[in-house]
Amino acid sequence: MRVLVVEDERRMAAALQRGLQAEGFAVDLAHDGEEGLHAARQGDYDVVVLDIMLPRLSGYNVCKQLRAEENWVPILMLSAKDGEYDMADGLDLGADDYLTKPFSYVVLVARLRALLRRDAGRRPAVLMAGDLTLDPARRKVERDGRSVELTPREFALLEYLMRRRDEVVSKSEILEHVWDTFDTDPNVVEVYVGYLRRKIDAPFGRNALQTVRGAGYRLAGDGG
Amino acid sequence: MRVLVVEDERRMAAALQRGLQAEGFAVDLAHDGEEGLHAARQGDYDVVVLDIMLPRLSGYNVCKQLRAEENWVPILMLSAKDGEYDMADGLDLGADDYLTKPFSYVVLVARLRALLRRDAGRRPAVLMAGDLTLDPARRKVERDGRSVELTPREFALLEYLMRRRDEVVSKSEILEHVWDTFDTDPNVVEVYVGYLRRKIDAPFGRNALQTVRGAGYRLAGDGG
DNA sequence: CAGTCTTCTCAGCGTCGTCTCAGCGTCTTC
DNA sequence: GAAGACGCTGAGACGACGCTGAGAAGACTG
Repeated sequence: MRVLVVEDERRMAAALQRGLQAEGFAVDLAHDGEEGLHAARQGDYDVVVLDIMLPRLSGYNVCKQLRAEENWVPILMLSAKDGEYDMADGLDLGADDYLTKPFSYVVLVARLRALLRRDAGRRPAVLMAGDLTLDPARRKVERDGRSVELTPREFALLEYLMRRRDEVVSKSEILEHVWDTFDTDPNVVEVYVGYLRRKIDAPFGRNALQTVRGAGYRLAGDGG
Repeated sequence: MRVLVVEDERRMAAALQRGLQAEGFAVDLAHDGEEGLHAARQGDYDVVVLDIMLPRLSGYNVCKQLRAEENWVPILMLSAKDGEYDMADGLDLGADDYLTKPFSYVVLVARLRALLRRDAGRRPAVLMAGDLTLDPARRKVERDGRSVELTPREFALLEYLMRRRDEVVSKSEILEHVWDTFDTDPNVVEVYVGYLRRKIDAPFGRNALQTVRGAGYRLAGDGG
């Protein structure tokens, strides 16, 4: 297992390197943001440990940049600050986990192993179907690079359909997962499918949200 | 997105429910370990939030039990204690993430979304008979790589025949399984077999759907 | 407290799917 | 070879299904 540690404090970096090597990891070091970004792009690491406070380029920006480049290597962020918004920001930027200093090796190693177990990374943060993308963390939907505004219910419906893309999903399944009821008039689903189509299909001349008469709806994986 | 929250402290549970519902999740509550285990087995939740300290059956054991039953629903564990060993133990038992109280909604929601990001990755097998394929989940039928459009009844009939391919299936069996009745005029089966043949056999010059006079029908495993 | 946004219900309408029926061909039996 | 059983098919009636616009009720905002 190859780990990249991006950390500017020499003593901290060296300690991490020693500790992780003792656990059987192969460890590379980078000492500022740009170096870290470069290394992460090159080497295929199984996981990256990324400090937030870095010279030249902050950990935030390294993470953001990597994700923008469709690089889904698992990232564990480290922060000196204990503010919760740091964490939330970090996770929203596409980090997979977050740890505040001071932390113990036991915890760090447990988290690293958990990240590695999760399926060796490469699980895109965003859901995609052709040129249609949905980012659950940021609550953003884009088509053709253009942002699309959705209400909460519309978003939840689209998210559910995209998670099961290419599958035919019945109205009762949709009611159960998106509305949390099962004895509601299924017409509400039809209405919301209509709303979605007017926002994500019609303006683009596409047909991603397909009706399968008598069975339900299917979100075409190729975007229709 | 359906969430099961297993938490015994009433006020905490109610607060979580309100908070998560505000984020658009559908929330069910369980108030002790056994109830939680039961609920997790029944309902198909997208993620489970599991307190460790629970009456009757600890969160540890609920998690352990579920994993032993090959139930891989994503689990986020909550603990009042801040001990590092709790976390390592929890992750080793098969939990997917871990949070210590007190925590903020922002963090909890971010973690939940991170968990949901991973693919649920389930895929029931496609049924095959020669070059004829039927995918129950996607509700797609293909022959020779060309897609074939079927109505719900036609689809159900073909699916039933393909599940029993090479067997001779009587009309009364078909009525019972596809129409869910047994005192209907069997002619309707003949009519629908005719419809199917026009869609999956005739255009391809094949003969997969064979009549066994006096006995029923057989779907040839080699596609006819 | 007015204005906006969101959710949901309802009724109308066009379309599609289902099923019945009657006629006809074919196979089996005597 | 005649008669009846069996299976296939086209036509058409009927109902179910899905879509939509209008609008009411509630939540949120300034």
